[in-house]
Formats: sequence, C-alpha cells, structure tokens
Amino acid sequence: MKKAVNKDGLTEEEFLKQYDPGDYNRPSVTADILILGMNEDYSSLKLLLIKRGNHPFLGSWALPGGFVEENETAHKAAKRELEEETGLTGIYLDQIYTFSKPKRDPRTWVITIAYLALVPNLAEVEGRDDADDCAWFDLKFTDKAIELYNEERDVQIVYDLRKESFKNGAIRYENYIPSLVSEERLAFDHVEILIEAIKKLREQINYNNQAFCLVDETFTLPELQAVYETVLGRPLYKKSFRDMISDRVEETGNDKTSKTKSGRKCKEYRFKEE
Amino acid sequence: MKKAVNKDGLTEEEFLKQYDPGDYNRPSVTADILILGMNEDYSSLKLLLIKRGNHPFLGSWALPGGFVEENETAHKAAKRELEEETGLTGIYLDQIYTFSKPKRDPRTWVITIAYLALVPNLAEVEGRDDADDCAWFDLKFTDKAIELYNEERDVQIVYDLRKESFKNGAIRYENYIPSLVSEERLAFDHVEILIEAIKKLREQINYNNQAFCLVDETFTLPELQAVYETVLGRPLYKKSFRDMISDRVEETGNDKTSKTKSGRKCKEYRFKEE
DNA sequence: ATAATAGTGTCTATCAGACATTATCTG
DNA sequence: CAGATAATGTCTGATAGACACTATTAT
Repeated sequence: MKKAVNKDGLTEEEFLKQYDPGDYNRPSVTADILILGMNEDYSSLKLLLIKRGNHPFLGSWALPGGFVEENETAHKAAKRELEEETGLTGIYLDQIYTFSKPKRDPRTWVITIAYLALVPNLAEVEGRDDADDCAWFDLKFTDKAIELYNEERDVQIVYDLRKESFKNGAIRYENYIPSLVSEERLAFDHVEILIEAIKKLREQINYNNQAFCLVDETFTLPELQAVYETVLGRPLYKKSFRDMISDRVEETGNDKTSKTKSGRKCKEYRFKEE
Repeated sequence: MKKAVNKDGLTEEEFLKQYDPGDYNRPSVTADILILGMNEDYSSLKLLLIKRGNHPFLGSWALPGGFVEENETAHKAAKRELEEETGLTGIYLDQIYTFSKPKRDPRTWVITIAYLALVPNLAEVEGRDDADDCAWFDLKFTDKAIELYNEERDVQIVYDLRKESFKNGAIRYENYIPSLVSEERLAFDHVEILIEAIKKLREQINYNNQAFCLVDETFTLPELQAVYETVLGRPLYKKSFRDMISDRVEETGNDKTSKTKSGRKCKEYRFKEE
C-alpha cells in the first residue's frame, strides 16, 4: 500500500518530490480578531479597534489582524495578534467565520478568518507599527443599528441595519444589511465581521458560558446578570436568571460590593466547572 | 478625505498603483464540502465521498473539494463543487469551519474552508477527473466511534473517538479525538472536518430547521421524526416531537405511506415558512 | 383477526416569565 | 430611618419526558 503508484507510475515519495504547486493565483490569508470586553459597570460592550496608518482606509478604524504563516494555524496567528495588542494570555478565542468576498481588500486578494476574543478586563492599549492609534469603543447593537463610540477621541461610527431574508435549501434565513450613516466608517468589510460575531455570541452565550470570560474570576450575580443583559440586549428577570445559572456557579464564601450599582452587599461566586 | 496621503506622501490611488503584494508565502485555499443525505428509510445518514486517483492518499476516500478562485467567494466555490458532484441546485449549504493546521496537505500549504451541504435525495454520482470513484457511505456517529460503510465496494472506515477537554479562557470545552482502527482511512484531516460538521449539525438542528433540507418537499411526521432521531443519534418521544414541530409544519390535505415503516397511512405535511 | 404503525390524551417535572416580599447595606 | 439593591418565594404558562390509549391500515 505504501508503494502504490499513480497513473504516471510514481510512488507517493516520487510524486511529492516532483510536485509543483504551479502558478495558480493564491490569496493572502489573515486572521482578524474581534476583541470584546465590558465597561466598568457592565452596562456596555467594548470593542478594541486600531486606527489605520496607511492606505487603504487610511485614518479609518479597523479590527486588529495579521497574516497567517505557513508553520502555524490561523488560531495561533489570532492568538499572537491578540497578545501583541493587549498583552493578555489565556483569553477566550474562537473562530467565527471566514470572509472571502472578492475585492474585500483593494490591494490584493485577501481571505480573512475572523476570530472572537473575550477579555475579562479592558487592557491598556496603544497603537503600534501600522496603526496610528488603538482604542476601546463603546458598542451598541440593536435590530435597527450598530453604533461605535469613543468619547475621548470624539469618534462615532454608525450603521443602520436592515433585515433581509434569503433561502438556503428549504430554510429561510434572516441577515442584517448595514448601511453607513456616520462620517466615520469601519475599514474593509469589518462591519460584516462584527455583525456575524455578535449574532454568534448571542446565540451561544446561553449554552457555552462565554459570559464567564467577560467577568473576573470571582463575581457577583448582579454583575453576571448585567453581562448577559448587555450581550443579549434585553433585560432578564432576576429570579429566572438565578435559577438558570445556579448550578453553573458556586459561592466563594466572601461578600463583595458589585461593580454595577451600590446598595446591599452581594455574595461572591466563582464559575463551577463540570 | 479622498485625497489623504500616507507617510510616504501617496494618495490612495497612488498607493494602490505602486502596491506590491511582495514575496510573502501564500497558501492555496480550497472549499471542501461535506454532502449529507439520508438513506431510503431515513434510518441512516449518508456521506458522499470520492476515491482519490492520485497522490497523496492515493486510493483513500476524501471529501469533494476544489480551489477557491480570486473572483468568487468560498461559498460559490463550494456551490460549484456541489453542483458538479451531484447535479443538484438550490441545496442547503453553510460554512462550518476553516482548517489551517500546518502540513495538513503534504504537497503544499493548503487552508480549507469546510462547508456542509444537506440534500433531500441521494443523487446519482460517479467519479470524474481526479477521482477514481465516487460513492455514498453509510455514516454512524456515536460518542465512541465514527464509522463509514459502503457495502457495494466492501469498504469500511472506522475511527474510535476519545473525549478530550481543554480550556478556552474561563470555559472548558470537550473535543473528540479520532484514532484510526480500520485498514482504510479518510484522506488528509477530513475526519476532523466530519466531526466538526456533525457536532454543528446536532447543535443547530433544533433551532435552524435543517431537518427540512433532508426530506422531500412533502413528508410525513414519522419520516421527519426519523430524520431528527438519526441526526441526533437518539430516540425521541412521538408526542413530544409532534408538539415541538407542530407550528413549523402544515398539512397538505393528502395522505401518504411513510418511507420508514409500513402500517397505517400518514397525513402529509409541508414546511411552514414564517 | 392480528400485527404494526399513526395519532392523541394526560400526568409530571422543569423552567422562563412575571410579581411580590423580605433582608441587608449605605448615607 | 429612607432609599436602594440583594435574595428569595410563588404563581402561571409553555414544554420535554414518559406512558397509555385509540384509530387505521396491510396481510
């Protein structure tokens, strides 16, 4: 079996030796990364963006990303980029979707594998290399619009959203179509990546415990509930939430004042693995 | 804003004109496609495989796939491949995951975007071009093993499965690790693609109605239930299933004998869009 | 008639939605 | 003490699991 030969009478060893990848056009492949965290009182999602220091989209804000290299997985490339950008390790990181629309990058053919990272604390960040600047943006996501704000820099990026339905086999799906309404915009097709990431996070958070990646190692239930409410974009009933979450957490025995709002002290919890 | 210049004093137009993608190594990118259907009585999933006619993995069975070209999305490449292979159009097709492990193809650097297709009828197929042969395989998937059978050709491909848990941020995930136990194997890392696809299908089928892509346009509830049971790998209670599905289907008014098992005639239903 | 399957009724446990009530903390 | 928030109790409605029973067809 090892010595099997192909139509040209070559063994595998011989075949690989003479194999010429040829002149097929090949794309560059990058790993772009959506880094999400929560603000101080868990009332808003934050997205890390870099300001582009070169064409194309010079001066626009973009997702951090970098080339995937031959001796690494795309996941590793994303991880490297995340660590360079935030200095953080051991962070939640998951593949979202791969974007390959022609001309999505005006320079050359680029396919992007998009990743989602969830950080428990907003890291200090500053621009480097190809970036003029780097900053956390407040992210608001509703059925009607996506909005990104950075007050310090007085930047606002706003897209209206329209729902479009399309058929896939027997099934009908709904898609969000963004249209820019602000002066500033996100570079490339990054707004589409953002939409996919939020959709996926909202679908998964109830099953996959991603909320625990957005809080400290110990937390209060009001804090955890605030994370769910902010991610899902709707309020939850306190009692139902606590019933739902009860067997995924355990008390540490300590008390703690919530980062959310002041009042009575809270019991402190940690994530219970099982 | 249009006339903004970068550090080298170039406008965007000038920059793009002089831009040189350079000698960065670039991967080939392929779209591999997992084509799933059901057997005659909905008791088993079927997977379409092609037998490789050249090195590497000469004589092994593999997922169909093809190169993504510069003027198309990966989705379109997958669709083209699906139509070439089965002659079918209007089929459910969705991106699963992108695989980029170094050396996953011994010829050259290849990154694969994996797609899942669900066909309502098993198309007639035959090998072409680079494939010696092309056939539907019975697919069995349990917590312990993945098994692929084609009786006509007397081929069996079996992998034992082991669960491994790993951490991603604060969360612990479980993964299936396959180990080959049969003589025959799937080419490349295609068994890993298969595992991801089945996992995703099982997670989604309750919410995303993919089952309707695996039956005819009209169907009986015993047939539909058989699809769910086969995909999920466990029996469902008849009454619970019918309650669960009732507002997603509507009666056509006709009667029909199920493809599953004989007995009393069934009411015929169709998918109700909403 | 009998075996086999289709289709429905009903009980239970669980859980989300919805409010109400009690407990504890800060100022 | 007043205001605010934490924590828990309880009712309702929807739904999955479990089982039983009736209806209709093929042989």
